[in-house]
Amino acid sequence: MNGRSTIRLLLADDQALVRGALSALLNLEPDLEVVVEVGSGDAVLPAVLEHRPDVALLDVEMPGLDGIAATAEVRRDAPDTRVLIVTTFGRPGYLRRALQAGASGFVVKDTPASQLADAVRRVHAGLRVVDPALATDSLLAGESPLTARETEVLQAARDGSPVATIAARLFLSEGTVRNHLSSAIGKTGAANRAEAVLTAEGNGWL
Amino acid sequence: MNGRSTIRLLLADDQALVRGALSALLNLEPDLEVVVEVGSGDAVLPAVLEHRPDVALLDVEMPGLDGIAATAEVRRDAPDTRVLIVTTFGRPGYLRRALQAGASGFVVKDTPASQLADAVRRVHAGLRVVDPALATDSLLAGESPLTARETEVLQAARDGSPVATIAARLFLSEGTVRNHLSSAIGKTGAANRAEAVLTAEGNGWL
DNA sequence: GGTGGCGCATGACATCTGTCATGCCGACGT
DNA sequence: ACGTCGGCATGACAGATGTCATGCGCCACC
Repeated sequence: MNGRSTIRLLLADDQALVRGALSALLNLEPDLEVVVEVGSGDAVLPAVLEHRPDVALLDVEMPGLDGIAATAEVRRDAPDTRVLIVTTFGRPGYLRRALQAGASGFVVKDTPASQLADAVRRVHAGLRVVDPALATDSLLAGESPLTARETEVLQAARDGSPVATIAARLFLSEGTVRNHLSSAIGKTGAANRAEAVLTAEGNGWL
Repeated sequence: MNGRSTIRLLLADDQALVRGALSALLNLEPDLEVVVEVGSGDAVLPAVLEHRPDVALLDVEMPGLDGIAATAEVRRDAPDTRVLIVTTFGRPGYLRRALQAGASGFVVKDTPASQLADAVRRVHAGLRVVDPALATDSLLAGESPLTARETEVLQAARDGSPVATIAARLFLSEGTVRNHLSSAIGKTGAANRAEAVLTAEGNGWL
């Protein structure tokens, strides 16, 4: 690619301290070089286009675009840059959505630090890197059983808003909102609106 | 203290990747040295007693003991070790409780990486390090207005359990649980049980 | 061209939630 | 000793929530 055998990296994470620390960690490796750091999802694509890194390390939880959406953008406009997702939460749905968006790898933040550099090298070599434990979880949890509307309604219910507020926000009748919620509660196996939100979040369905 | 002018550090964070990365970052500084890393709150005190670091960097969110409780332990049994809290969430209540527990500093994870080493040095020199923006928030939000029971009941309501479940878990009558919840809802200015949980969490009252 | 899934809506019903008044008890402060 | 506050409880009430049956229109699939 560029400097013969050094792998050029983009690093995206909203927490400056973590970003700087990861940068320090990766720069210790002689064959790796962080060429650009960004702190929001919106900044990823422009930075990729400008610096053309070999591998982009993206956090999922970011302001603006999340890491998954940023992945899709990068794959579309800069297919030479491979994407490695690094995230706090090992939610099954995240993995599936990340891979569908075109990510080459998926690493959770409690894997040992020593393995990160290897993951980067493997991704750069064209291999897939996926946490094995997470992969089985992902298969077990499967795709979201929720329809688009149900997902939307559940999202609007996350902050504890009453039905009336949700209905107004989505321009639906209150009865319809209750129907969607009831259906979502049934599908998640919850007893409750709040529980349904929690299990859906835990599975990465929101 | 030990190696003349090098500051010896303990690093506690449950995410191995972040822990390793912070370690790399801090070890870049010639006057800092990470002598021990742990991944849970319970492991902090034994590690401190064994290695006697000058400064302990603790995350708040950890399995077992959280960073605040670990701080109190360290202050009690190893008063020579100063504590710097490093956390993801800038919740006002966290700051107050951390300082009450005897922490010398409090840094959120989206401060620039370059300032962390300085924070460590200042703490080691006996100074206090506090995010100024967070300090004002903390004053505004003040202490938790919730009574012990109300707090307990709200905690039990976090997962969306219905009143009956909460009552059974705390050995209370359903009516009493509803009273405590109603009171907590009033004090938090929420319209709702779920909202009350969210604002209480946001303020670090749980 | 029928069938099924989804979105939307309404109405009715049972249950859960939040509020309020009231009362009892123990702890604490004056 | 008295008042206040917190914890606990009960009962009653209004309003929010969850469930169900039913109906309509749309679209995709066979």
